Amino acid sequence: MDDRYSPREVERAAQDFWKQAHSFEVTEDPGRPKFYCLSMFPYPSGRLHMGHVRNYTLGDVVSRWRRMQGMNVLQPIGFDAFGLPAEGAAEKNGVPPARWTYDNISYMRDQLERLGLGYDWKREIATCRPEYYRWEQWLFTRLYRKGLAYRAAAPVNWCPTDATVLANEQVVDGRCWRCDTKVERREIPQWFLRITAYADELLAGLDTLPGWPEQVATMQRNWIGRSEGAEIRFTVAGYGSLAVFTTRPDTLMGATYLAVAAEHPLAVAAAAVRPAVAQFREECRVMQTAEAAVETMEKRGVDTGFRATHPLTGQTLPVYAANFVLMGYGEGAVMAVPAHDERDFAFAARYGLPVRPVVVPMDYAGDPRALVADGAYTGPGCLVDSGPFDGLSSAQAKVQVIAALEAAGAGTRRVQLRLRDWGVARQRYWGAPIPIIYCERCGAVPVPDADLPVRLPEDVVITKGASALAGRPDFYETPCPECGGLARRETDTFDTFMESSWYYARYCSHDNGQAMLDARAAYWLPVDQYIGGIEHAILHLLYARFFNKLLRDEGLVANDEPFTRLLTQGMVLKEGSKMSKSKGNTVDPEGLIAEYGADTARLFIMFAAPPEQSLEWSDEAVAGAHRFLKRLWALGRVVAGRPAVATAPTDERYSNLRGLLHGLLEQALRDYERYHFNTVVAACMSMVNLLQKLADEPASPSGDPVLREGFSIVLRLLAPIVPHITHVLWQGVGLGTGPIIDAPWPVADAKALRRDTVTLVVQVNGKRRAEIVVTADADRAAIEAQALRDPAVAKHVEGRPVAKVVVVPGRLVNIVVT
RNA sequence: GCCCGAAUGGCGAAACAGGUAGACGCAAGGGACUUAAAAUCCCUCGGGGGCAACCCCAUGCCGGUUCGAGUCCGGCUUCGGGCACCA
Repeated sequence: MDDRYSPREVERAAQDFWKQAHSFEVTEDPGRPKFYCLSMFPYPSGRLHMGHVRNYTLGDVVSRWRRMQGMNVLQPIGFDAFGLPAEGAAEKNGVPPARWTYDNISYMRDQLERLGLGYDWKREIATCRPEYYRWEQWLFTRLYRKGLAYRAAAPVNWCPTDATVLANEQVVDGRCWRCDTKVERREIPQWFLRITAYADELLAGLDTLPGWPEQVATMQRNWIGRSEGAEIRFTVAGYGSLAVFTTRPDTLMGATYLAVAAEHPLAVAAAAVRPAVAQFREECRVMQTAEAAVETMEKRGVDTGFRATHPLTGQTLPVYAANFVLMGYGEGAVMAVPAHDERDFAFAARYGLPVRPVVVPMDYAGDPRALVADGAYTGPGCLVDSGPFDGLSSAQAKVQVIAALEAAGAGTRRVQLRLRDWGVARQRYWGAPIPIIYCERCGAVPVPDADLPVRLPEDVVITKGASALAGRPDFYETPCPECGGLARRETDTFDTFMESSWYYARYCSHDNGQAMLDARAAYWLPVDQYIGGIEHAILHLLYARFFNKLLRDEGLVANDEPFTRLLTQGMVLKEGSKMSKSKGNTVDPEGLIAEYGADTARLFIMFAAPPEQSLEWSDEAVAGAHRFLKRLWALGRVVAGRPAVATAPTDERYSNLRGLLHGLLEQALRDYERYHFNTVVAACMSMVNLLQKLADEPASPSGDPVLREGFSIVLRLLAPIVPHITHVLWQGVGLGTGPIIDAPWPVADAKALRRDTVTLVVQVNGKRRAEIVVTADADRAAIEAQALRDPAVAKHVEGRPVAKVVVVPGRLVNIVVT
């Protein structure tokens, strides 16, 4: 052991040891409890950022901790290698996306290794490799045959100048980011996966995941948005039947107009005879697909001239075409009840349409008109001005209105989802090819297993945003697998969420060239702990849960849910905002490791905040973390110089000190269980502070065993967090026969924790007035008496009558006086 | 616009299950060591009053529940995440 702590040498020594011993390569071992710890794999953007460092340190800490507890731990890593930035980089630099991606992967792999992360590198996955995506293609052909994959028209953002589809990210203020042209909405045929068929199961499954943060489950529930309501059919003169869906059939009597989407057949029919409607439809083409854009835009509409008949009153209602009604939701048509819906209210105010209140709060006695004078009343209540439904509650009215509609043959009860089927096709080059061949005679034919994978040509030069595949006859010209005639391959590629939806399973069977998954997956799955950013709370995590069910129904996995426990980490901020190149507030992990070493980076990141919270970067605090490691090293040198005697402390001072150490140990063990790693580090710092005082004293047969035991505990508690320095100190001090990664996890000694007396806080009317020391076995009466006897307490009680005394054992006494 | 979170000293935070608010660290100030600096070590450190013992105020804002609220409930404000083609 050197005098000075040299992170460079320490980290090289530890990493060499793990590599030579193949410490993190694992196989299935039915004799030990397994633990599969997974961090969300990175997109290979070029370099790691602090968010990655945080994510992967968290995963590594959990993995190493479970390993020291004796579990068979799998911790794999890979790269989510398909995606838009590769095409952007290619366009800019003229480098093929494949080359750019593979270069980035090798650079980032090296960075991950230098962080000391205990990965089983044998299992590394890059999703852009045909060995990986062939199984995605294979599964897709099966889903197609089952009817779970289908083709339908769906809107995309279209730039008329570049003649390409734009991602939402590429639309800035409604214009193309490249050429500033106003983006249009265009319907094109797309591939979909029928996730809505699994909606009920995805919803129910959330209740089986106690290891997930409640907020994530709530977000997913709201995203699926299962709601019960009614489908109502209105008769429209000169058009036919117009169906709408509503969650508020109780407000049917308050409907004053109907609204349809601009793309609705009724609006198309109206446009043929009414120039104003044609004009409006034309204006609606200039619209984005992003929900946030649609929801915040100005709500506009136009009278189609059609008139609908109210199914229960026979009243005539105008039918508008409106930009806030979307063809993709429900029926593409709504009944508007301005009195009880904010959006309908605003629209009615703008176009001078009547507002008819029909629901008032239960105990409301005033004029219903006054209730909705300034805005809609959206709560439930009691029906008024609703003919036969007057006096019913909203809940009762929903049932009775539906019954009335059914009797009239004009409607029915229905469940509606907010969730839409998953559009998995992208009009892009750098993605997994969709394994479908279009034949004029045979239609859409899935590529036979023997012809898989459909390889993506990697030798392309990207010029503009358009998919390079559509311009490659050598790719798309192919014989039809059914009839042998000339056919054309699908040139769209898969959404990259496809690859990230099943990678967790493939790590288990990474080298199987004959099957997607095998028996090894049954051993490791489900993932015991999944860790990643909160920004993935809905899309990625919902798609992965869906895919797991698809895999299960294909007989490939046995579990219903892929991730038993989920940890959503907060973002890494600097000066209060997210680190980003555009803000120029990034901190490169590389420089940090060069200056202080990986252990300092890991320690700072674990200490600065609990995992779920955002983490504020601080260069000064990083230096502080480094100082702690230097102190730990110096302490280790003292311990190494003391004789390794194993006698129990006889002196009371030393047994008290040992009690304090075991108290901190108990706290640290509890905080590991809670994943409060910041307070684990705090407890370790306190232990080091105590041990340093002992180390400052001369060697003694009574103090040295406490010093040695305490240091051994601190090293093991810190080993998952700062694995390099603890590895070298463990060996240097000679604390065990094997490496620290295989050392037994420490346990608190109950004997050391036992106390003869306890300190209680005494409050008078909830204000802290004194502290008393009582024997550990003192009863309530004795505690009460002693508290009242205390002079500071007596002063505040002052002969006033004691109304009540609250005694919380081991904590406090509260004397309530009047 | 809709859904989900968060807010505690100069700063990052702690407070297990409603029970001493500010552990642990950073910064700052003072001191020791040194020819000097760096490094290291020691002391002070939420605000106000008091010589002191001690007292008052304080967990974004307004209310409520409770013997007792940073923690639970209702209403706001500000900031952040997501909104289906960024990953």
